[in-house]
Amino acid sequence: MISFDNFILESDGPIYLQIIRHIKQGIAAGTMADQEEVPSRRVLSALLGVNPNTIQKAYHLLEMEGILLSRSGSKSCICADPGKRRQIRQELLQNDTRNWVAAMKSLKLTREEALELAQQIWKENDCMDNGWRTEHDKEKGK
Amino acid sequence: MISFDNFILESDGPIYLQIIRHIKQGIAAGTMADQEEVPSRRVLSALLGVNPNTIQKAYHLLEMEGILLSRSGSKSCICADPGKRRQIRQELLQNDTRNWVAAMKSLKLTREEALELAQQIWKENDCMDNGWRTEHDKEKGK
Amino acid sequence: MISFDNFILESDGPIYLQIIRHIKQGIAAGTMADQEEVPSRRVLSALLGVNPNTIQKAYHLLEMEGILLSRSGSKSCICADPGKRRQIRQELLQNDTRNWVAAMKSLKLTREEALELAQQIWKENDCMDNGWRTEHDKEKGK
Amino acid sequence: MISFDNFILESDGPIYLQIIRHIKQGIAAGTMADQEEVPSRRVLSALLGVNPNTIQKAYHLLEMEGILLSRSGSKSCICADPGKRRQIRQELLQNDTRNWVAAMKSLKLTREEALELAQQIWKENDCMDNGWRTEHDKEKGK
DNA sequence: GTGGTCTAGACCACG
DNA sequence: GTGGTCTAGACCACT
Repeated sequence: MISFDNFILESDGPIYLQIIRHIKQGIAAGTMADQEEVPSRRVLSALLGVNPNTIQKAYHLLEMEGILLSRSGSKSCICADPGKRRQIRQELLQNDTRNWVAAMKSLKLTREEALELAQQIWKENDCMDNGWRTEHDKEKGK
Repeated sequence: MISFDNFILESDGPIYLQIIRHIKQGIAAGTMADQEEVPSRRVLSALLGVNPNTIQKAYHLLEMEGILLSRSGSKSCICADPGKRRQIRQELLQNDTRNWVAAMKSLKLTREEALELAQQIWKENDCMDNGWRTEHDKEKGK
Repeated sequence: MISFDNFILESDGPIYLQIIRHIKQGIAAGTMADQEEVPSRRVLSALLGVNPNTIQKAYHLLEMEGILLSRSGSKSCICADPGKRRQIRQELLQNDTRNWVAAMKSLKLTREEALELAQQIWKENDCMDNGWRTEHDKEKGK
Repeated sequence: MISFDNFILESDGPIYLQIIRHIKQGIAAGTMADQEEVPSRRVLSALLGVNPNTIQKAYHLLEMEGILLSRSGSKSCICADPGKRRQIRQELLQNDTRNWVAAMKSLKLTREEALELAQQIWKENDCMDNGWRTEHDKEKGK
């Protein structure tokens, strides 16, 4: 089953778009396999603390894009062959990076400064991950 | 006077937030000097083709943050001492880069792959700028 | 046994109401006799291609109205004495005709125009029936 | 302005379909002129005691059918040239009458019986209208 | 239990 | 004030 463990609701955009984004990221990252089941509307809505209808909207749009397959009464499942998977991945990579580059340029950073900053943040992020994992392990070890 | 030339309305977020973002970017980039006047509500609304109320909302929020100073009867102006300017810049840089790093990591890219991709997009973006500028110059040259 | 041959699922209303309507029409038209057995839940669900629960719901409501009698272990059967039969018939006739008259009046038709239109449609419908029956007979004749 | 005075919410179908039906009837009957304004979402929702969103849905579907024209910030208005008006009228007349004829036939009425019944109900309905009008006139006369 | 739809209320951008 | 969208809760048909 697909994991929504490290999914946290942000406050800036519509919730259903955040859900779509998370699923697309999962597909692009290989975390979500083809033909894999997704949580039902009710389960996911309870998990995220939002309305079932919001999940419904996200799933419906994914179905429109041909990424999800829903049959009434049965569980819905991911529907992403390797080709579509690659396409989604490229789309996400390009968009995010383009936006970041545009932002950095509008702040008048040189390419070197921007890459330097990115490296620094990347390391911080690594530490945070390790920190969390360590914390988490300690807790589990109890 | 502050420039809104290369400001283009995106479709994804609220317009007043896009305007706030643009002004903050201008301050952080040094394009907008301290005590510099901003366009009046009416002028800017005409320039961007949006409703005066939307501009009003953006300016009001900037005022709340202490970034804009409105004196009744007079023009509003930027109110950003070097300290605040640096703070805004850091805030924008950190946020954007953190988001990008998080996105790249969630797509399972290594640091090297991500930086490589960023460089590539950066170059593409350079070309586009040059292309556009050239086109633009030609047109102005007419 | 009661016939569901010329019963076709419409898309506009709840299915269980369509089933109730069909049975009431059968009773009112004299097609379904008193004490006649109705198809079991399983058989009818298979026949109509709908869920047994939906049939169950329709039968249950008919039971509430005293039109159907279910004895556990035995088959359910119609329970409509001549009085009830007349009542159902009147109810259906009145409702449908009242609705039609109201619709025609709201479209500003005179009584003559409405009756004329009704005659015309009636004839068309006759032709269709004959056409279908002929087709059907041919097919059965094979 | 279009009138919703004699519009009463029925309980059987979706509300938004009832609203669509009422507006189409108005157009077909000539009660609602071309380019005439319809009540705003808020006004009509308050009038009918339903949610603005329900009205929104009805209006949106009418817009999809090309019957309504909505401009943001401005009032919406009917958009029905004589051709479309006739088409809507035919559609309503045919559908309603076909349904009624089918219902009468399924109840085993002959054409003569059905038309006789229709005439009778029509007269009752006339009386009711007159009765109501009389009541109403009395009240206004006070 | 599943997916799908209808209604409800709040918010946003706009004239 | 206008129209448009997002989220919320309840109901229906179905496995």
